[in-house]
Amino acid sequence: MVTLKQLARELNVSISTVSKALNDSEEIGEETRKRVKELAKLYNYKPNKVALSLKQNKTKTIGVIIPDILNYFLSKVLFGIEREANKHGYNIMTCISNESLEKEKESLQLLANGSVDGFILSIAEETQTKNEINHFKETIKEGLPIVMFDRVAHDVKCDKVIVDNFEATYNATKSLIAEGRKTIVFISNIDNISVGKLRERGYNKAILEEGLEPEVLRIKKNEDAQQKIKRLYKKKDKIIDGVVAADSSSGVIAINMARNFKRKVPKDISVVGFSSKSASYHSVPKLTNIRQHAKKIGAKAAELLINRLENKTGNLEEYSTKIVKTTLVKNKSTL
Amino acid sequence: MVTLKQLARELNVSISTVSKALNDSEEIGEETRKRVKELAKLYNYKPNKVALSLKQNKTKTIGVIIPDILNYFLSKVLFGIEREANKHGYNIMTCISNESLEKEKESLQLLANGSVDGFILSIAEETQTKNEINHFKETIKEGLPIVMFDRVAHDVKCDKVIVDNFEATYNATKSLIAEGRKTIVFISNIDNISVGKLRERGYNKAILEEGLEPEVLRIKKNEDAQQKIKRLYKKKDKIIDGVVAADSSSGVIAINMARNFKRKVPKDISVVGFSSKSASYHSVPKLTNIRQHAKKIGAKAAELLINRLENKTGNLEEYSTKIVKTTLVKNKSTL
DNA sequence: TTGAAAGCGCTAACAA
DNA sequence: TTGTTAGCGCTTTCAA
Repeated sequence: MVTLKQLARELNVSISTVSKALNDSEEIGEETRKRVKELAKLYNYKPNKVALSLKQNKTKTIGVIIPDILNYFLSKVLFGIEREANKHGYNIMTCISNESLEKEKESLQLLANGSVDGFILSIAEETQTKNEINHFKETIKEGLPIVMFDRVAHDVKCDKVIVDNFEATYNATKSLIAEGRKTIVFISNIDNISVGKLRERGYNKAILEEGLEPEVLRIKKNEDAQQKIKRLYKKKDKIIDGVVAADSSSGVIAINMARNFKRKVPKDISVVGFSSKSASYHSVPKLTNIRQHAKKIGAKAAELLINRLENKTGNLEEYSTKIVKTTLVKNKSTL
Repeated sequence: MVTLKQLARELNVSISTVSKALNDSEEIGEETRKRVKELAKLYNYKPNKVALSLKQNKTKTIGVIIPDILNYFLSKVLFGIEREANKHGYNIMTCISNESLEKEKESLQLLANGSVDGFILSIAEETQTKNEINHFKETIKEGLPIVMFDRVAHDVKCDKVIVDNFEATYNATKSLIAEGRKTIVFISNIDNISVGKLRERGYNKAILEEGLEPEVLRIKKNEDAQQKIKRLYKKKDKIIDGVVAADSSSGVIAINMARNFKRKVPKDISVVGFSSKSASYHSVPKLTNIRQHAKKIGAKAAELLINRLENKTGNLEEYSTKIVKTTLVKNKSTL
């Protein structure tokens, strides 16, 4: 990389002249400015980002800590963050906590050494089960703002972007009931994280309000989802006519598996799940899905953080929680 | 963040003493070393990464440019990169080119300002169709090494990690033929990128070798995959008994849609596709899939780059191309 | 054993 | 209009 020094030497002027010329300072004469710019272009000069960061004490970089990059929703949020950040001249450093508290702590520590100006993160599963929040508080105390999304810790003072999980499943369940469904099962492979719990509660409330009986099928990490859902359908004591899935794959599998039992979707059974557009194509008929607007969540999180970093927030002691509402997209897996 | 200067002042020693003490220099006396370290710990001192980068002229950061973060395979490669990079003390800055040449160029330019020590990337679709490679060459000329994976440009001199796409579909098609299948269709929604073309060629070779007739169904970005596959099955002139899918969703849809035509999988029709384990669960029966070992690809790419950055490569003028072999995982969508 | 000083690349206050 | 200088936080050479 060519530096100001090299340009200065070649032009027989001082370093600061070159710097000012390139920054279009009024101080520098027309002629010199032109000469400098030409040489800079010729050598494809780019100001050294590291030197700028050191000088200005900010990196224009956001640390993003994500629990699972293979989760479609989380990836899409990451996409939203990246786009919004770029728009404002920020880059992102991504760490994957892999649902581990230890890795989450490490990542936070590692990047809190001047590498980034702030963090956007969603909390790891282990962190949520152990209910650890000190590492977040420490980071904030060190002067690095955090924005949490989706899986948030309510006891940490920071900006947050969340989804209306409770309302989403409450409404979805209600809509199945409105179709005349009586035996509606809730299927979840995320019952150990905050988001999953909220979704279950929304379902429960809707079911109990109608005097129906709740039934929850929990699928663990290493279990075969197809087998578990198959067994659910096999039970003779009651015939399931509705499924609310807390995650994207359970809904898809529930539809595709129903046909093995000669149960027509949506004639005999309705299915609704949280999923992206593309995952909804994996079932025939396509899954009626609750869309979370992941990209928007990411963009909002980035916006909140950048506003704070650039002091565009009103009161710095005031933290906001933005709720991004889900949308129920009807496909052919419901009536 | 607390700095060496602050520690030095508080301890009434010089900055360099503090620096040396913290770096366990032999020069510094036992006593002083202990005092320094204690205070550093108390204040949770962390060396400023930006200052170190400037001083040492390396950032320990890798720029990763990925065409599409919502692609499961690419996300998984990213995961592999991140893990391997972390293991060696590197962080990653992620840019998403979104399949756009312009964005790819921008990202490369943007990070080639001292932000990163080198790049790992997979080429954007637009870049491949327009066959642009100058921006890569420029970057390399500026002293920033590149490692390409999956979608690579053969005319750029750099390390590469690729998949045996041709052999994978060739073998998969052969295995369907060995099952006795005669009317095997190749379905692809990625026929415009290098990888997709290679896969199609592998299929073609196997089909032609057996004197069968190739048939290719191409699905464009905005087309409804379910509709197109439905129409394929509807054609009366020939009854399809085998599907080789170039991507992960086409295979899943092909299985789930077959049942609409009362065609049993795998009795009447066999399906094989490129997919991850989790996507293979989206069809009943599960999709027999060609696994690409994405995480390994990412790890290998990171390893190649880091070796080069740290001069652990033998000859710096010598570039290697590593082929990561696919594995055919048999599930119940084939005999 | 400790400290002073230079320098990484840049900006900006101040001097000329 | 241009140049000198200091300083961002750190390491390292050289001097004390």
